[in-house]
Amino acid sequence: MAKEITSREENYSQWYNDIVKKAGLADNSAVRGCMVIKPYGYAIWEKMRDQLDKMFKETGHVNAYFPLFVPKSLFEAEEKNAEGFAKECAVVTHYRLKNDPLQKGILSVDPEAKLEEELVVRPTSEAIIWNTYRDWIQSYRDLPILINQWANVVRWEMRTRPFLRTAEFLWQEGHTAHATKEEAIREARQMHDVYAEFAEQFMAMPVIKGFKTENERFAGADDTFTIEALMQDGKALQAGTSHFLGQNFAKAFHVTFSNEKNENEFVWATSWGVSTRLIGGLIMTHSDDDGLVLPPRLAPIQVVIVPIPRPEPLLLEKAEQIRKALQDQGISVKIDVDDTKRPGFKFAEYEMKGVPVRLGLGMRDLENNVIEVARRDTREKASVSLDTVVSHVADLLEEIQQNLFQRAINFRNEHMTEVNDFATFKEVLESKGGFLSCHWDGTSETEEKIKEETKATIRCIPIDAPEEAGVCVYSGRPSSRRVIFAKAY
RNA sequence: CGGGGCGUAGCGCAGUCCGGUUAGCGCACCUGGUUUGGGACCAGGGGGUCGCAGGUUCGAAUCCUGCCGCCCCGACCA
Repeated sequence: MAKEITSREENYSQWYNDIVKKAGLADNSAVRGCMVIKPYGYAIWEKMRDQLDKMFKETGHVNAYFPLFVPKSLFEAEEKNAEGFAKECAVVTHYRLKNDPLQKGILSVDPEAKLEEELVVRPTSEAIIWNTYRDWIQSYRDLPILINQWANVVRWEMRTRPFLRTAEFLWQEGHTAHATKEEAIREARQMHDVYAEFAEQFMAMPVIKGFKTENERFAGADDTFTIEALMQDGKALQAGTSHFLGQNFAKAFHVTFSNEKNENEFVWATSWGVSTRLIGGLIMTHSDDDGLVLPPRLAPIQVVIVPIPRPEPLLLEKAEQIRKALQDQGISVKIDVDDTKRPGFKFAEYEMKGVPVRLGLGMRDLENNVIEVARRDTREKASVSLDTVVSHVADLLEEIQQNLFQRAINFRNEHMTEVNDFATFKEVLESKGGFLSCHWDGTSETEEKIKEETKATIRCIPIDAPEEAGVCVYSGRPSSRRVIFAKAY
């Protein structure tokens, strides 16, 4: 069998790139740092989007759309946020091209068409949204505002990687406005929970829920809640964040409301987002050296039926029966009717693309009233009676979903190490990586020093971390709970 | 943005050091035939701004200059 994917052991980065390419998820584009998301990759994103959108609606949110461009003066209004993003903003300065007077067929920027005020291409939309909310909010009766938008954003990254970090990416950003601090905090935590549930139940990707230290917090937030996942190379991936923004944006954009006592108060805010980065996390959580492995709940094709050795009427007729029956159970099925490729080739292709279940149907099977059922996660094959195949496959998809999740949990647990001294810290980080659970003295200085010396950062302070007396792994000063360190993407 | 590597057909590469027929090979593609339960075989065929732009030369994929892009490592990054 021709191996087309670099093994993880040989070169993890190359393995990742190979999967993206060979599974048909994305291509590089003519634009530096920007990728083309291909139909199969986009189909995964659509599945994620549809499910998240449903969960957002169930928690009372509605969708809207705000502009791509943010006038610079608005962008800089909330100082910390503007500062945080300043170094990676694309800026529009002109609005017209003209024919170059010297070179035929060449367009150049028309110096006459310089914008009075530059437009920042949104790296996130707090500024434009809060500037709008000012007009929408007068009274406590106008609150809460629970809006989400599906959009693209641009962050001019120095070094990009498909899905994990691209100059332009797709995401959703929720922006909510509340009358009280308590309600806003509840909202931020609720969406944090939604993200964790989505990651675990749909992506089968276990996450640690926690909050960020001041250093790692979103610029402009009072508190950032995060879900942190662990990739197969032992590095952590921040998979989603939900921010309690306090009154920072309300103050910057003068958004106030009259409360029931007719007193003016600043509005409380949250924002929360997940992006196409999740696809990178999905890849690095489950896939293997034979290609992509997808959890059934997010697989664009859940079941593929391959007629063996070739699509013949009798086989296709039976396949179509099975497809209909599975479809009635809400399962997406593709019948491969391509007669220019042989079964072995197709098997390898669908394994590359991570299709969870493959059904192989030949004349011999038909005679014996059976069908071959192959599962992608364990590579096991079984012969199953045609009478029971539909319920068998439905159960199997669920089993695969659970197995992938359990496997990922096991991996995560094996790579969660409690460490109590700095020598061990460094040694564990180098030898097996993963999450290091340690005491930390709570100071930025210690956090910075550990980062300088080891490249590891505090991924989060787990929400459920128990109170436990101890001493800081670096400084030896007292600490009351453990935090999670790791090298991160 | 720094160090290293690479850019020749859709993909993977040889040719570049040392300039010289019509630029090759494997896979893929097209046609015909034989095959067919894990990436089939035979025969024939099509497909190239040699990353881009200048320069040197009788002659450039090959030498020189500049630029662009991609990959790996680092710095940077909520």
